Amino acid sequence: MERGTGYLQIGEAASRTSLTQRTLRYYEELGLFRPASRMEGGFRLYSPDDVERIDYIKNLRDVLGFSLAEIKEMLAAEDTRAQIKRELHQTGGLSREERRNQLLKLKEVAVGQMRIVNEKRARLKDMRHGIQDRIERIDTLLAELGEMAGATS
Amino acid sequence: MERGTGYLQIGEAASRTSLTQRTLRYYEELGLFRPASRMEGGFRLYSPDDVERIDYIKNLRDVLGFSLAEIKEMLAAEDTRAQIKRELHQTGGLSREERRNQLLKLKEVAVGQMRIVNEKRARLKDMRHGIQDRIERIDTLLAELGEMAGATS
DNA sequence: CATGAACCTCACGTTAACGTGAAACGCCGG
DNA sequence: CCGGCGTTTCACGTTAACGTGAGGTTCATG
Repeated sequence: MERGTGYLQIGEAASRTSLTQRTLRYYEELGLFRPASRMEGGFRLYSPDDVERIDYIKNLRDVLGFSLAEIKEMLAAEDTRAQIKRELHQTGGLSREERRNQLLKLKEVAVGQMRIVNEKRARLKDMRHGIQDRIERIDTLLAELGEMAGATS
Repeated sequence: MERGTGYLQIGEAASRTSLTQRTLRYYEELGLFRPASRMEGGFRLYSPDDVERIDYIKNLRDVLGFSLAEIKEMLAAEDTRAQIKRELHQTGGLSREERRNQLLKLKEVAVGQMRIVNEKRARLKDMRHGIQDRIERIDTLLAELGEMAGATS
């Protein structure tokens, strides 16, 4: 039984995300997420946040069609944002200029993603129509076939 | 200059579809479309319909994320529908039962595509929100940075 | 403490989807 | 009729994204 912590071993994490264990290890190797924490003996443990991030990666891959390399860049940018947020009110670290530039770059990434999403939605809309038309044409043919019942023997 | 026919050689066809010549030949080799017609000396000629079909293939690949193998199956089913339509009122060929079964199978394919399209649209919608939130959070951080102007030197 | 299931790390294999020449041939303007 | 650019067919190369053992370790349970 699971402990109350909500942490998962790789087997459960894999089946929850519908990925394989190999894929999870591969993504970790590529640096798509910070190496999962480990148990005493070396077994990986995935936090709920880890699982959520993995789902996000899956979406970027399957829905938006990004390569893992592209995803890595985006996530790195995302992590930079979180980093900046944490450090925002501390002195030290980066200068305001540097922070601003990073944030602007980050916004570019997000806006780019939004653009891609919108394009994809538009093309999906077109395809919906095309498919709907095809279904109707098929139904028409089926109806015609039905009306022919008893005709040519 | 192009002849009035609207037929294109592979170079033009490639740039119109934003694919490479190699990719067009590869798709033909895989049987994604009927071998393009040829000029006397063997140069391929693409009709407007060919180009349209190639665009359709691109959409299935890029927007819906199907593999070329899956696309081939779908298109084969599509072609079957057209075939059935042409033969519908002729005697000979397939029996009503066979035609009906093919049409039903075909409809399944189309309905399956529709399902995928809808799923993808839903997930895109979710991502839109996520991205929008991120953009707003970035803007917030940018604003905070702005307000800090002059503070810590 | 034994045992079986789940996990670990290599490391090589596989597949799809093309890329990249090489060598030859076709097309067309001068 | 010739020069150059576009096109042809092999055929091997490449890359991303994993799959698939092998051989060993760890965890939980009786």
